[in-house]
Amino acid sequence: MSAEKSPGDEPVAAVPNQHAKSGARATLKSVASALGVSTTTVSNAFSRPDQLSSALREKILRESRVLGYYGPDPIGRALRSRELREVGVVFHHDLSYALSDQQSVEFLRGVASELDKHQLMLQVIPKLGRRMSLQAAFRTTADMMIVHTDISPEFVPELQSANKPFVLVDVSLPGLPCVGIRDRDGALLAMAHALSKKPQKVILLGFQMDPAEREFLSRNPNPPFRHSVVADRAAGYLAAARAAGFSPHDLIWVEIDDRFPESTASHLARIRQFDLRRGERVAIVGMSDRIVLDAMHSVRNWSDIEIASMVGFDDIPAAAEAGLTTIRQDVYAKGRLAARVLLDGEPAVRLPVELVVRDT
Amino acid sequence: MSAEKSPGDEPVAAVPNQHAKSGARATLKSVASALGVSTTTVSNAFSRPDQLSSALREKILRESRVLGYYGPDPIGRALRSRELREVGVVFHHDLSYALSDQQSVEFLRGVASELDKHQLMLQVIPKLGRRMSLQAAFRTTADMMIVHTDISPEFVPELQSANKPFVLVDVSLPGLPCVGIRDRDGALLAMAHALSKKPQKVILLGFQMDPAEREFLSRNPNPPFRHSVVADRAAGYLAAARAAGFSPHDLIWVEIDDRFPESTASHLARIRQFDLRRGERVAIVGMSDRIVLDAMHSVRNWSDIEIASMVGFDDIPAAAEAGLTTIRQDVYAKGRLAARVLLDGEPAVRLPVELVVRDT
DNA sequence: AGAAATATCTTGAACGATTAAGATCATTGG
DNA sequence: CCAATGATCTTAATCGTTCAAGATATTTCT
Repeated sequence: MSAEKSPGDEPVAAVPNQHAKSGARATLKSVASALGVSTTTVSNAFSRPDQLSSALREKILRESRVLGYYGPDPIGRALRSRELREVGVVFHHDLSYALSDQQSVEFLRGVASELDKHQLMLQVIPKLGRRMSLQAAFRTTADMMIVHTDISPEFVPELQSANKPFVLVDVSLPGLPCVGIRDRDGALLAMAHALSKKPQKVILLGFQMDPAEREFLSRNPNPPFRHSVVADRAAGYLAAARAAGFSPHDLIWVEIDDRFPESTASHLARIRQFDLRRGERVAIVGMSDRIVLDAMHSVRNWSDIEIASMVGFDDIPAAAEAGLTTIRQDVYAKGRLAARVLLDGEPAVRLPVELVVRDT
Repeated sequence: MSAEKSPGDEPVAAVPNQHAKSGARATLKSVASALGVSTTTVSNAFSRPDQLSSALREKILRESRVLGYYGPDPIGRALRSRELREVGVVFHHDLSYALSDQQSVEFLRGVASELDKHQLMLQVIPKLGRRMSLQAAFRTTADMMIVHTDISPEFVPELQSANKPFVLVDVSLPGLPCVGIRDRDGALLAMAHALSKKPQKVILLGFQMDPAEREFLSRNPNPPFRHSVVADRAAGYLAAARAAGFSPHDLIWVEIDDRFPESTASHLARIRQFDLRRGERVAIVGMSDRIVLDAMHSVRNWSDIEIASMVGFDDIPAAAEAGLTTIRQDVYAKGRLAARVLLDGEPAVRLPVELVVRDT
């Protein structure tokens, strides 16, 4: 790259990040006293034009410009009127993840499309610190909140204390508005599809679950909806297996800690060694595409085992590329709905899902 | 989709978006008076633990929880201390665009990666209304601003009146910090590559420019840097043509109004009819990938004209898919840099670009 | 013309916090 | 033992607005 130089080039690069002419900031009060009117009148000139004569209003607006006042400070205004015209989205991860992961960007797109209609701003709130996901997150200026993160019941009072409308995403707590998808339906479809390939065994790759919950599910043929992603998907898988008359004994259930996704490979290796017989037909069903794609990679060289089917969940872009059969959820629609629940008072519901049959 | 029902299902969906127990909100003051201490002490209990005995602090924290107070209100706090720990990004488009366009998401990713290091929140500010891009945009709570939008000099005082650090992106104004890319270098490389294919004519697809600016460029062989994307790219194209001894007469310069991208096709049709002779070798060079991709589509059936080369600018994903030769800029790095200028006081510079030779 | 309504502007109290300066009391150094 | 220091807590001002209620002059109604 040629290192061209020109007089115009250097100065710009060199200028440090400086503030304005650092005299006292212009405020409503300074404008008011400069003109000899009350602050209320100046405030009205900006925010309620019908409250004063247009002659005075013009004069105030003109003088404001001269003094470097460009309208009421949003923070001062918000303190009084409790409105900032922005909606916050609390994420379980950091900002980098929220903007890198295709699913969360898709979700944000959905939210954004609705915010545009109301001319609102978007605030993206990462998980700050280690445990204080919500603790700090709710100390925020947003008028309304979309909570796209795990939240346990003990945080609900805190959520409510902020005294602003909110909606939960993908997790529900009794009595609180929550948008999500029909996880149980999806899991049911996934398992049904896998079983239609007549496997002898099914490896079920799930996420960690409360042991009590698991116990509960195993005893109840048709449990009430839990509305936790993991529990509802688990219930769906079991229901499908039961409906197909598939022996629970041939269902190999693994709980993967999603903090250590690399453990998928070792789990599978163990299963292959102890739970499978050579030449057996097995299906792999998982609670996320990622986990099944990992598995896909692991079993690539299982020459002595026949993979009857593999079914993921969510339909992330990588699933399509890999030809993975999966359950598609419309994350964009989910984002839209979350916003509409807040903005238009639409009821919080769970969106339908769809089986997408591909190569696996 | 089977319409499963269960007792747990309906209530959740039906719950309207309700606020907390709508009693008076707990504040510093209410906690203070409940305990018979001063508000300062309660404030210190939350924000400056070393200012009071740990016994009292514990007591305050405990009582706060009981009363439903979970820490100082961010707006009240911000009014006094002028700090909210969030960075705003002002976009030229609406939120949908900002989160749909791959380049702007890439930019946001870059910004996000830096914000994470400082545990800051991100505020995305769309262009609100028709003309008031900045007018309203700066009435925002963010502590710092990244201005990723066109801004004419008359808005600078307003920008500065907000009294918060800011950095401009892709547009520079004298004396203000601005990050961008070396547009002139890029244009130079682009045109040089096109000319290396020995075209007889070159169609230059540019964006609209100030006529005075254009006049100025045509007279000055090596003009000072303008640091406007359009002007600098224009200068680069011209410089390369001059260096290669390419006749200005054979350079067909079109200015496309980017509000009407469909006009590209009609422009090209006109050029084909009036400016080109059959059998002629022409190159197409454009100020954006989008515009050249549009052109690519238009000239697909120009059987009597030989397209020697086509070169775009920016390297959007679609360019790679179409095999378009282009100038690559690292938008992620640009986002990172913009954030670092604000957060780490790094100097605002223009990033290097790179020629990516593909099929065209 | 007198009363009522309207238009225009002001007063003063919030909103929820932080912060500098002061008060009180116990501790420490010389 | 007295002054100086430190720890702990309080007072009162302040940040920049909005808003309900009041004051004054002007217009409209009957």
